[in-house]
Amino acid sequence: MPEGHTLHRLARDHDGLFRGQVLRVSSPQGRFADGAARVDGQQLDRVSAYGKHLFYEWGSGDVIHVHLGLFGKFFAHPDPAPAPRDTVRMRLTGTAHAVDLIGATECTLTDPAGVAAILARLGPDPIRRDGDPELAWPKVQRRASPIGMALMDQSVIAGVGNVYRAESLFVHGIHPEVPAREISHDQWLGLWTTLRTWLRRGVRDRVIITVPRAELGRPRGPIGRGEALWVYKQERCRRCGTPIRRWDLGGRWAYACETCQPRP
DNA sequence: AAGAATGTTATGTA
DNA sequence: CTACATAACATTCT
Repeated sequence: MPEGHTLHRLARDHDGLFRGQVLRVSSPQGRFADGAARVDGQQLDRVSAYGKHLFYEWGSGDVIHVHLGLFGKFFAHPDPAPAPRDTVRMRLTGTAHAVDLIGATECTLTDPAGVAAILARLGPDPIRRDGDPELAWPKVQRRASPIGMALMDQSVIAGVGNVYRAESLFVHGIHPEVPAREISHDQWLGLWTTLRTWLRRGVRDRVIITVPRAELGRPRGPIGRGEALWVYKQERCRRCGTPIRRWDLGGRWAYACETCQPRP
């Protein structure tokens, strides 16, 4: 489910809801991260996101590292929260709200050194102010493998997932199989700028929208998940009508309009 | 009820 | 060291 904007959204929500509160952190059946009892009753100092990683920083100096993987989710409960279902990995209980974490691939106790180690293997994150496309550029330039793989490689650029990959390559007219090293510097900066804009907008909207409302013919009203995309999970290209090709690229589905994005 | 889904990592082979 | 394939793992929804 999550791409980078979702994690930044969650960090903002949870930081706002729980910052400075003394929390009860628990889970049924002892399924919670090893050593998590250490943060039970601690104050939550800060919640931050980098790429698709979430960090819950506690007054004790402990950090809980969360990665949602493909289908991790948080459920918010107003007070009084129901009993957690048995797949809940973590429940944050504040004064008036609780949130339950489900399905995460990673939910572990670490510390600032552990956080640094994780950040060290991530590329720049376009959402962040300090994100720098030039840090990623040498890696892109060196790769013979497809640009569609480089965009999903979190050590090249952090926060991009399958939807943003498909959509950003489409709007720049780049076929996903173009070797990364054949991307021009201008194209790279263009992709970066597009991704930065979309990811930041996604934090606000809580949904990925890549097709402008004018193009959609929907000047107002809410836009649902997957309703405003150019090629991802689409039958036909929204621009030219060509059937969208879908194929496996690095273990994930790639989507492209091979008229708008000519094959290399 | 099988299979898909807005991921990542470890491991094996070339 | 790079490239690529495969498997493992997390859970819910249709």
